[in-house]
Amino acid sequence: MKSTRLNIRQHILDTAKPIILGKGFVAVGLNEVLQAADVPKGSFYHYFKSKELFGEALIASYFEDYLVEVELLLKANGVSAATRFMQYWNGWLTSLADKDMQCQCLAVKLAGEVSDLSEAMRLALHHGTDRVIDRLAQCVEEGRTDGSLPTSLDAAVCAETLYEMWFGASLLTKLRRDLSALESAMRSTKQILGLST
Amino acid sequence: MKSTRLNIRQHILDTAKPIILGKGFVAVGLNEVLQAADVPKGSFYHYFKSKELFGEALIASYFEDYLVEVELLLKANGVSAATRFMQYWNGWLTSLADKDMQCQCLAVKLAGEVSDLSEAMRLALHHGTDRVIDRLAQCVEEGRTDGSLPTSLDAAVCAETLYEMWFGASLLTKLRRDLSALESAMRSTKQILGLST
DNA sequence: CAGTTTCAAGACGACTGGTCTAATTTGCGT
DNA sequence: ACGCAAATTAGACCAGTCGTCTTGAAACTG
Repeated sequence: MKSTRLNIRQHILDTAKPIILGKGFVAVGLNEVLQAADVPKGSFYHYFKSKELFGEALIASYFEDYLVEVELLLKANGVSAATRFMQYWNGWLTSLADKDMQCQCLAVKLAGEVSDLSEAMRLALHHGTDRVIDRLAQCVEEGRTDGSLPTSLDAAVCAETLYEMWFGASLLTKLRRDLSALESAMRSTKQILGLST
Repeated sequence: MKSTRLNIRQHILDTAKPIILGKGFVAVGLNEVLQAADVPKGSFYHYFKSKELFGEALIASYFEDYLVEVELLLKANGVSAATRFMQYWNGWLTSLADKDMQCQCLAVKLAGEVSDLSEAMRLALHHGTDRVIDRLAQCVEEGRTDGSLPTSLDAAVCAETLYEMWFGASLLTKLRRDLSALESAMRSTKQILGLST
């Protein structure tokens, strides 16, 4: 049945996500994922052509879900764009705080490891991060229009550099196992946006 | 001879650095490193207790060298602190541009992969990045004193967030294989520091 | 020069990796 | 109910992993 096939495929991806988020891509063997998903080893190549393309699908699937979440936080809803924009960063901070500094973002976890290893996975990460940044830039632009953010900002550059900053801060957080890096990022974010602390 | 022992040990580390910078830590086997270094497998465990402690030493050695370079760029030499500070970021940008977007920083490459894998390596990266950020903060403080940077800046937060931003930008650069992420970071850096473009 | 620590050398073990072929199961049309 | 084609699986496969161990050479020490 076609739906079963897709379900199992998605089930493998869903099971793999937290495992790979914890140990990385290379360090995790197919065995571990398939055992956790309760899918026999021989079946793997029925659903994915290779481990690499499996990784690509994992990243694509992750961003599909993530962009829905982002949309939920950023979409116009009567609240000022600046407030919605800050909800995004607040959510980023609290999500790490809640999960014991274990970042839930596959891009943060895998970018360094995978970008030189697999062109397919690199492009999936490239495309996904671009979409997130674009959505953020759109929100900044809305803020310039509704007056909640300074018009002196360049929406694209602002969104991109803030994303870079939080990306880097998340990695430092993994190194430090405390929130200090993210708290600095939060302070600078507000300052760049011209918002009161 | 003691010096030979240290030389070979260092030779292994020096040989391993570009290999691991390219493929990551887990994906590189000891064989590959030792073959490249022309050191027999059996000798390895004379110099390192395990692959993990070898990785720790690699990171420590990297930062030792890197901090010397940083000191060269940032140390007081008659030029304003702001200029020296910008030399650091310019150097970061051109170093990636020259090496075909292949970042030379072990922290950028390994932070995501290694932080959950090995406590020893995590701490080595933690300590190394802290030292870099501290040195940068010192330069910002000098800029506040010599008048080349706004006194409104908090030196520690400024240095930390800029480092985070460039850290993240370097990862995006690996994903994009172009300089756009770093160029955005450069624009925002100047803006944050209140410097003309 | 004797003796002992230091290092070189690589075979080896126990295991895991991703991949593939061959067999089994499933499901559908008739 | 039956046969055939498709979907699914079991398990072998070999290359490669880290780390150990034994043996030999070299070099420092007394």
